[in-house]
Amino acid sequence: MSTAARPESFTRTARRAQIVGCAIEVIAEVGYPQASIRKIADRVGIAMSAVLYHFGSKDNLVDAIVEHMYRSMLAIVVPAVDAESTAAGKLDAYIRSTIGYFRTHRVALVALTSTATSFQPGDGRRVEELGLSDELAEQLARLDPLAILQAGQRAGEFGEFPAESMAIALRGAVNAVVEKILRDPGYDARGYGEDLVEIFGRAVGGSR
Amino acid sequence: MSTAARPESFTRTARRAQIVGCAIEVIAEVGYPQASIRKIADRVGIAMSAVLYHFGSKDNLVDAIVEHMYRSMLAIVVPAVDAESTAAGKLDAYIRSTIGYFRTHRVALVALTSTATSFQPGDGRRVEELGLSDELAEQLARLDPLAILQAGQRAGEFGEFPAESMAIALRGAVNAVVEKILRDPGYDARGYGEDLVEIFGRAVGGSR
Amino acid sequence: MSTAARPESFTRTARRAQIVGCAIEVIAEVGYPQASIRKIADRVGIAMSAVLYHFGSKDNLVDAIVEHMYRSMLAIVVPAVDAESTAAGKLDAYIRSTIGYFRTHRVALVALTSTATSFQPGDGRRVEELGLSDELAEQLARLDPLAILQAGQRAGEFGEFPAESMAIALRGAVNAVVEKILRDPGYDARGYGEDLVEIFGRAVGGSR
Amino acid sequence: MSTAARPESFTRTARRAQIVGCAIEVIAEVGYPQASIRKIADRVGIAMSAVLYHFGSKDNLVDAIVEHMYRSMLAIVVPAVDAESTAAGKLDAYIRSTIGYFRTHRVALVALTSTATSFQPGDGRRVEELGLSDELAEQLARLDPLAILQAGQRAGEFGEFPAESMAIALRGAVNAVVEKILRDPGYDARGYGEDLVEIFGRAVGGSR
DNA sequence: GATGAATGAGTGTTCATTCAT
DNA sequence: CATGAATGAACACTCATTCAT
Repeated sequence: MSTAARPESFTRTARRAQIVGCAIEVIAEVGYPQASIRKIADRVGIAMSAVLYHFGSKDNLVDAIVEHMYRSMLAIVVPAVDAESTAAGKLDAYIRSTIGYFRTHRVALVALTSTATSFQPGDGRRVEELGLSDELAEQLARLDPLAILQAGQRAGEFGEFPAESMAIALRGAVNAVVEKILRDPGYDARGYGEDLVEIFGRAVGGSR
Repeated sequence: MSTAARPESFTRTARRAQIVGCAIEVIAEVGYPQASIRKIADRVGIAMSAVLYHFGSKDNLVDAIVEHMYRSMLAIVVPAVDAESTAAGKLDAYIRSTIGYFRTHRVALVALTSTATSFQPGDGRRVEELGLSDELAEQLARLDPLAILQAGQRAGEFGEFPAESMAIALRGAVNAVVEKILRDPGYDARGYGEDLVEIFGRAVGGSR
Repeated sequence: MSTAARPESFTRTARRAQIVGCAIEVIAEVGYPQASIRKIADRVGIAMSAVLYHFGSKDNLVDAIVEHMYRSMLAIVVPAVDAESTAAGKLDAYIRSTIGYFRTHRVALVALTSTATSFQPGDGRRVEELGLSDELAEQLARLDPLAILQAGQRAGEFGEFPAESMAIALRGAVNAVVEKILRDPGYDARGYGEDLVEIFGRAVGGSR
Repeated sequence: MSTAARPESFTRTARRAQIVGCAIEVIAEVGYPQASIRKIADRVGIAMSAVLYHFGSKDNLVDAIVEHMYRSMLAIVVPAVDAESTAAGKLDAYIRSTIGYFRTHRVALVALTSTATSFQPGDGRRVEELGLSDELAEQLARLDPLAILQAGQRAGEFGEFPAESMAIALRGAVNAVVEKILRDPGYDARGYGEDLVEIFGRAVGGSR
């Protein structure tokens, strides 16, 4: 009677996932401000009030969406970085896996971008704090390349450079591909990734 | 006859500029989706319908806003780049003046960011094409560092590297400071600019 | 057969009483219009649909609430009046016991007031007719002081006065304390009751 | 061009008055909770959004309604009371004019009753404080018979009695006629008023 | 005996736009 | 040159009710 996973939970979870998925699609297509609950419900094929039944409010739905997108990104990048043992390996893995995620998740990307810059929550919270449980926030910190750069410098693997600025530049350079991908779906993002590996591999100097 | 060539009286021009200025402020404060014509008109101190009298529609107002912001950026970056004669000088000038513009135009920056990602025009046009006369588009092309990089390579000033990828990475690294500035108004953007000059100066290799 | 005469199991009756009690609390706290079935169910700790399972509709629930409150009032006032043998005694008992009920049932009072003036049943019935079985209506008639006044006049206990108007005035004066109690929980309602006994004792004139 | 009464003001004021009037009718008919802005607008014959254009929110509309009703009551009762010079005269005038107002303003009465007990404003304000400018609140204080009773006692016109309780009882007795009127439109409220004049005339004792 | 899922009607409110003046 | 009035469409959200389980 009280097994860990109650059967009711499945229906609930599936519907929520379905709604989140459709919401991401709709946001990607028409932009967050135009992505009304009604349009999202229409895409799922249920009544608008059913969406609110499951999430209570649009803010909560956005929470779920943001969490979903962060988790899907984490699921790709973190294992890739962890699989490497050297700082240089981790750096390359960070660049390749992040851009890989961007390549394979165009829709989610558009949605996240639009949501992040348009969303204004009812309470005073920032977008970055939405739907971020402590556990999730902790994992997200691992996506910051600054840690990798500093570890590489401490280990003597990398040369000398302003680590913080380098991290910001790196993130900017990596994220810049999003805009390119969105504008030109045929863009060779993988090639850009390899170029970045080369460029930043040299910039951090180091072993060789 | 009277529509095509309007006398462009002084009052008219002044009012339009005043409205655009207030609109930028309002968008920066509450975000584009919440920036209604009424709020903008309230800030100017005129009736809501007066705004539409001057611009015809909200889309046209957005056109004017985007154009205004691009022009103000051009007015700073283009002369700075043109003042230099070498490719290396132009590259440094591009980085420093762009980041300089970001530092001194926080409000416009917030507004542009919010507008760009939230705005969905009535017709099918993209945001990037809004309010861009041919003459303006031509000038904007000069903001792309790709031209500088290629010129430097042709002149033998720079070494060998994938110019297109380098340009994208550079733009991404430069633009990354916006996010930083917006989140932390006290951030040392100028220092970051100098770091970028160093990092990318090395990356393009060359003269040294 | 099974609808008309339900077994009225203990569980059933207890649950209904529990729901009515919670509904009264919720109505008193947030007002009838804001007292949704969901909020009532939340307070009981059961599902919203369980409330409807027990009462069929919100109108029926209101029926039960009104009946409950009338019965609790009858249980106090009727015995007190019946315990007196003279008209003067009954009059005093009516005043004192009614105000006594008001003093000790503030929450029920707020709820009844809010419900009575806000509720608009689906069918055309008036609020006063809700949940009033014939048997209950008959008993409620005994709460009208008019009968006491007329009996007193017939018995020569009271002097001459327009009995109907005096009854209305008396009910109004007694009920007026509700407003006072609700606004100022510390109000000395008992003292007001004694003053009323004095005032109306004189007004009906009579024996002395 | 700048005469005291601008012509625009007239249209505005007339529309607002029209809306308030219709709102009172609708509230009286279906009760405050069911009196939606849409129903009110339908009765006026304008779009729902036009109501909000004039009042901004439902709360503001309620403000205007309550103020309107209080003012119409003041306009009748205050002059009547002021016209008398003795406390006894003022007391009689208070009773007669208040009941007179009730007789001639049945609809407004139902509306006020329903609104007062159902309305829960967005902010924390009480119903009694809605739409009450200081000036209005000051005038409303003059509707409390307590002042008349106390003045009469000080002047030696009235005998001895608990003035506060007598005032509450008097208000209750006067207000009780509302319920009677609403239930039975043919009820002789004027006769009830005369009875009250007699009953309370004796109760305050005094001169004769 | 009770529940979770879902619904459709209805709520107050915001908005860009039109139009007579 | 500018305004106030008005509108209709859209929005997020609440609610009592239904129904299969």
